[in-house]
Amino acid sequence: MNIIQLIQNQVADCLSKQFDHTVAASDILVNVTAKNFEGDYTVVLFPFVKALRQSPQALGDTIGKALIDNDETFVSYNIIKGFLNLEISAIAWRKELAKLFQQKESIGRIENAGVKTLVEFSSPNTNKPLHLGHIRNILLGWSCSQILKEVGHEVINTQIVNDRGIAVCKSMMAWKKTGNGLTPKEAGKKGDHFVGDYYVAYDQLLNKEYQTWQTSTDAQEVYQVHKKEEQSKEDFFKTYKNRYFNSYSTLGEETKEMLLKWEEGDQETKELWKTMNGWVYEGFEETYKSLKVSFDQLYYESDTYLLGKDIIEQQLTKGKFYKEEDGSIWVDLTEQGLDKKILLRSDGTSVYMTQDIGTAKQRYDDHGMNSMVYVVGNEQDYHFKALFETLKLIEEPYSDALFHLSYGMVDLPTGKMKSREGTVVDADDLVAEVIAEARTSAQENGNLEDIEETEREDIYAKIGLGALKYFIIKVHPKKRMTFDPKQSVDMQGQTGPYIQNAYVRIKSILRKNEDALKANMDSYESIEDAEKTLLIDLLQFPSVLQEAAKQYDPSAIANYSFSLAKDFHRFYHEVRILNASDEAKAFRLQLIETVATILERSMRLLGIEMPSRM
RNA sequence: GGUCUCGUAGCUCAACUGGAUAGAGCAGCUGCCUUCUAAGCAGCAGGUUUCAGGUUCGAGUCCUGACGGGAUCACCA
Repeated sequence: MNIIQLIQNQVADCLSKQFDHTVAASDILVNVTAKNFEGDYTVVLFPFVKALRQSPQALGDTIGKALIDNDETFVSYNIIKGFLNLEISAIAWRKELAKLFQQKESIGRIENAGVKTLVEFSSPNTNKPLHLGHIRNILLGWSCSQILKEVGHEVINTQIVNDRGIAVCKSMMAWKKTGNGLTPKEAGKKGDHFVGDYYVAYDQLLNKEYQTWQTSTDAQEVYQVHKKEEQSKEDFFKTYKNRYFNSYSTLGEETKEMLLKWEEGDQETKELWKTMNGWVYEGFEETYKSLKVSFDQLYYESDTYLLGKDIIEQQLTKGKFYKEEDGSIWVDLTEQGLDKKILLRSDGTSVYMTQDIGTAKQRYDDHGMNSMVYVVGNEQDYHFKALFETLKLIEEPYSDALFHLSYGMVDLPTGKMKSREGTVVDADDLVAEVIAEARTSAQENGNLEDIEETEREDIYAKIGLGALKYFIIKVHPKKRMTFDPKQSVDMQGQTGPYIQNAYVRIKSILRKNEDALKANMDSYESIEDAEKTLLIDLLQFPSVLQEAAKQYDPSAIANYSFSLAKDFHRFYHEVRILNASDEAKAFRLQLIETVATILERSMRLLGIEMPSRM
């Protein structure tokens, strides 16, 4: 039982005994006392004032006295407006610290919640390298997965790899036409970038062809027929490109043929596809490695895009879905406040929805999970609403525990990232950049000169990645965020390195004092505010973790770690440790070691590693 | 236009299920390194929480309506 629960119980008990008023302990609001007020914890009295027809003062007095009489945890109280502020005794603080110190690694952790959760994230297309948007996705997914593990879920990290379709064929086509059999190795390029280059090359080929076509009589005719009034040629052809690709382009024609061939299982096409996707996967793997994330099982669209049809046919006969005259199959979600959604085209081929239903089922057959989290951008909010309702409708066993971790787009200070305008921030470049920045910074500080090269590089990476990851993960997922490259490599203030630095400072002290941890602190009476603040922070960790897990919100952990680090830095300046009295020293060493552990654990939940020095 | 979502300091972000005088960081200005790592600390300045109503002991938070940004409304994914 933690202090807050203790207070809740005592207050409930008192209300029941003194006023014959029954309240669930958990309904009693207990806060950390606001700054500028005397006390450590605060009971909010307003909710009971009316019901008991007592003045806040009288009510507070009754409760305050009862608490002090009953329990040595409380030493004094004061009442301001409807707030009962309680002061906690030194004995109680020491007990709390002893407990915290003893638990350290397991504070707030749940061993086995008996829940198996599958977390899907990253899920890239295989025609270009990962970019900043993927980084936000990956960090959210990874962190979410770590948090769920921490509260006792068995977690499986997965993706749905979008490895087929017209976009993938575009890269293949361009390579076929212009690649001359070149491989990434020969080109000295990372495989995903190599393939991405051909995706870009394809667009250039298409543009050239399009330009030429625009001068043809065909094109003139199209312009005359389809232009909107007063629309200039230039303007018209800008918007017509997609239709050109579908109806006139020979390159487009060829590419679509390739897609058909792929679907028919044409040997040569499949070979090329396998080879090029292989290059991409090698590249992705490297990026994931540099970001320190990993997956347990991948699902490939090429394997799953045909799944789901059977389920849909089956549910059709059960009457859950319905068939239009043209043969297409739909689900009616109007009762759920949504729309009608198509599940199978009239020609019997599948759509996105078909595949997702099939993949979900496949995953259930593979893993028997009871819940799933999809980390996907908020442009797909509607799709996931529809998917979840559909899965509920057909009574899939996991369907009441589905969550779309929907996150906002990442903007640059200059506006949206646009691949056409080349403003997309590449993931690998970004990682390299933040590490370089950390290196420069560290060299200026000159703290690591006595360490050997490989370890030093390891530390630079931890710091650089710490800065980048923290910058992104601190923002609440659902909020659209601005990514300023300058701010992302900042190492001062509310940043990853600031938190790492708190940890490093603690480690540095502990290295000099390991044996003193066992000393006795029982006679330590004069607990300082800075110490209390840290204890209060530490005691909050379990509820922060719970909340983060419940809301699928890593930013809650990020903000908590910062405030813990901040309170530590202040403590560090205000309080001496090495040359304190024996009992104070013992108390403080246990305190900071616990702080270090919680900092390390919190950051680990965000996918950020702690350096031992910096 | 319908639906969803966001709007907090010059900038980037906080604020637990509604709780006290809305907090941090960056940028700007002032101080603090013979003392446990200055990637740090302390201080100054910066706000009508987009606006208007409502609910109540109490609203940045909930409701209604404006205004502004974004997303989405395909037999695309």
